[in-house]
Parts: sequence; structure tokens; C-alpha cells
Amino acid sequence: MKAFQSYKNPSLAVDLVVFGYHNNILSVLLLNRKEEPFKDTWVLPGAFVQMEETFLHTCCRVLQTKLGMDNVYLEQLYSFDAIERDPRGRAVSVAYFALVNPQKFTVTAGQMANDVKWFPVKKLPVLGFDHKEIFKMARQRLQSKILYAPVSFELLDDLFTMTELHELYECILEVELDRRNFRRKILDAEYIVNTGTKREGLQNRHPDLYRFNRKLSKHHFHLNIATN
Amino acid sequence: MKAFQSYKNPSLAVDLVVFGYHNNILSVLLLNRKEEPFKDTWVLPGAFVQMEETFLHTCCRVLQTKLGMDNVYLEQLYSFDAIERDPRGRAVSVAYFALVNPQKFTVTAGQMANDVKWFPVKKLPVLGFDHKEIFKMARQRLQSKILYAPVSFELLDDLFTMTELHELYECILEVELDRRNFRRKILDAEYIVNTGTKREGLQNRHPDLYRFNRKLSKHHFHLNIATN
DNA sequence: ACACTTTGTGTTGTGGTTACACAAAGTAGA
DNA sequence: TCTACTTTGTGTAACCACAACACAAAGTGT
Repeated sequence: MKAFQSYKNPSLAVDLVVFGYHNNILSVLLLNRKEEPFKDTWVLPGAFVQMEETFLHTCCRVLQTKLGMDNVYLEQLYSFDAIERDPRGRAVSVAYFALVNPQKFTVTAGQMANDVKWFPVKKLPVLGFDHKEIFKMARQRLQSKILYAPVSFELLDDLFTMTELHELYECILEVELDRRNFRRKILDAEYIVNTGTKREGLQNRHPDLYRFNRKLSKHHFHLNIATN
Repeated sequence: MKAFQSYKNPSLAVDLVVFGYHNNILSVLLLNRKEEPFKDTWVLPGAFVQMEETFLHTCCRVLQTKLGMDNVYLEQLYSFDAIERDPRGRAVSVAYFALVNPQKFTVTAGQMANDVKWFPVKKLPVLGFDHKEIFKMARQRLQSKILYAPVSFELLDDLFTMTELHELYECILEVELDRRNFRRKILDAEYIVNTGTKREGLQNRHPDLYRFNRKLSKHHFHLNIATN
């Protein structure tokens, strides 16, 4: 058996769709390229996969060095392989998506970028490479995943109110959900636990504070969204 | 802007989980390696991605040259990146799964393999590399996909009876489904069309023959499998 | 004390699913 | 040809989950 040396291989990169949620707005983290190709254009953060690192390792490297983030939810999305997707030559990209609470971090541009910014998913600029396509798939994946897996909490604070969770779902799914039916579904599924404490402050009646139920039974959870 | 030449990249391969269904048995196509590593061990068919080809192209190359197959359903599954997954060196594998009607092809071993054989998913041999893991994920994906997407027909003949379709679902999902309720669900979803013809032959009452409904509305279809 | 907002809880009607029964169509054997 | 048996097609009743509601409780400000 001989190790492979001989063949030339496509470049291998990881690209990240980092979702953040704040003030009823779902946003994506983009970075402005300093160099060609797509100089001064917004793109998804990413990096080439080193010979001795896993995809997840590459993801963390990007998150830490380029974005100053740490310990976030990551999931592999899809691998993109169009021949012409990178003008510099053949390059394959393994896309991941991340869910982040933007409050926990303040993003700053690394050396490679002019700027790093959160963009509401409703107001995206033109993206370089095939990153629009990658983003679209990530958005869809998030929409379907939130219906059957407890990932929404990654976007919120540890403690949150039912209304906050409810608005998050409406924002991501882009539909209206009956407040009271939503509450029952979430509670029945045992996704969350009432902490007994209440949010004190500005508004009217003080709402209960919940937290994610870590010892979650495999109870199948499915939100049936009516197509009104 | 300069083209990238300098960096060394991991090897990039495609591996295929080819599912076939016949006589109430779901099988996977495996091939017996002629060379190290994993000489004389069963593995998933695969090939290295050439510089100028897409993943799908690589898939078709494998299907045609190694297995003598053509025009089959293909879907990207996941990309596997464990550092030590190939003893020859760093190699990333993009896994695809294929759905095939085994009746349409007779598989023969290509030059690279000792043998090619269908194995019932219930009686798999030991697999080389991390192919057991890839297979498991493919199996799960098939199970969930069949519940909301019309992929099952890829495994059957053009014309089929309701009982055949019903048994296929039970086989893949590994649960019992009420015959009559299954019929109604499938028909309501307009997945299939009654051809008006009947299957003549050996048995008792001659069953209606159906075919897949090609002009299928986006009608959401979801089989709720009870967890008995 | 009152109007108003937000939050927590309960109820009712309906549509879809499950769990059945039964008739129709064919085969095989006496 | 009559009967027993198998498979296939169709219908129905009970039930459950969901959607669409009303209403009470807990705050705020005037």
C-alpha cells in the first residue's frame, strides 16, 4: 500500500452561514473582501481546510480568528462543487451553518477583511462566489430544522420568555402562529422548563422565564404550520 | 488575483450507497477490494474526484464503469472528514446515495474489484474504512425521506400494485402499516395514478396497476408513523 | 378607580387519523 | 358448480390532535 501523493486535488474550503437573532430580526454575518476575486464584495466567512484538520476545526478557526466567536452551534449543510464557482481554479466548498446569540459577541474585522457586519436576511447585499445559493439552502434548512429539533435556543439567551420564543419562530418561519397554541405545543413537547422566576422590568404583566430542557426525551415534536 | 497552486489539499473522493429493493428485501451494493488497504474487504463503491469534474459526474463514472448502471436517482448525503479515515493519507469523502431498481441491471465487477454483490441491509458484512458509518446515515436518510418525498418509485418498476408499494414502505421503515390507511394516504397525496390495467397472473384477485404521478402538486405529504 | 396592554389558562368545534368490518374478485379442490 | 380460502378494494365509526376562540390575571399609566 502506498500513500497518495501523485494526484492533484481540488482546493477544499469551508464556508459558514452564521445566523444571529436580535430584536425580532434574523441576520447573517458577512464579511467584505479585501482582495480579488470579489474585492469589496460581501461574502460568507470561510477558510481553506488544512491537511491535518477536520471541517469543524476549520469552522472554529474561522469563528475565532475572523469573527471572535466561540462555542457556537454548528452543523454541516452541503458541499458545493460547481466547476466554475471560484475564478481562481477548482475549489470545493463544504458549507456549515452556525447559530449564534449576537449579544454574546462583538464582531470585528480580521486582517483579511475590510469589514464584518450583520445583515438582516431580508436585506442582503449582492454576494460573491455562489454564496447566495449557499445562503438560500441554509435558510431553508433552518426553517425546516426548527420544526422538529430544538435548535432555536441557540439563538436566545439562557433565560427567555414565551413571547420571545414565539416571535423567534414567527420570524424564522415567516408565518403567524397562534400565541396560545404555540405555547401548548412547546410545553407539551417538553422543550422548555419554567424556571419559576419572572422577567421584571418595563412592560405590563411580568412574564415567566423559561430555559431549554436539557434532559429532553426523544418525544417527537412537530409543528404543523397551516398554509393560510 | 492569482490562481491557487501552492497549497496541498486533501484527497477528495465520492462514495456511493446504492440501494436496491427486490422480493421484499432492501439491499446495498458492495464491492470487494482487490488491493490494500482493506484488501479482500467489502466497501462502498467510490472514486476520486478529478480536477475538472463535478461530484455527480464522479458518481456517474463509478456507476457506469464499476457497476454498469445508468440513469439512477442520486442525492448528496454528507461529507466525511475524519483525519484517520483512510490509512493512505488525508482523504475527504463526499457520500451520495442512489436508488436503483436491481432488475434493470446486472452488476459485474470492474477491474478494480474482486467482486460486486448486493447485500441485504440486515446482513451486511464488515465494511472497510468508515463505510459502516456512511451506510448508517444513508439508511436513516432514506427512512426519513420516504415519508415526505416521492422517492420510493425509484426502487420499483414503472407499474406496480398497491401491495408492492405498501410492502416497500414497511420494509424500509421497519414498521407495520395498516394496509387500508396506507392506501388512502398515498392516494390522497396523489403520489400515484391508477392505470386502469390489472396485473394478470398467479394469485387471487388481480390487483390494479399504478404508476407514479409525474405532474405531482406540491401537496404536502406526511406519513405519521405511530410508535407502537 | 379606570382604561389599556401583555400574559397565562381553559374550552369548543372540526378535520384528519386509527382501527376496524365487509364486499368483490380470483384460485383451488371436492 | 359449490365451497373454502386468499387477496384486494371500499366504507365507517370512534377518537384524538389541532385551530380558533373567550376570558381571567397581572401589570402599567392617568
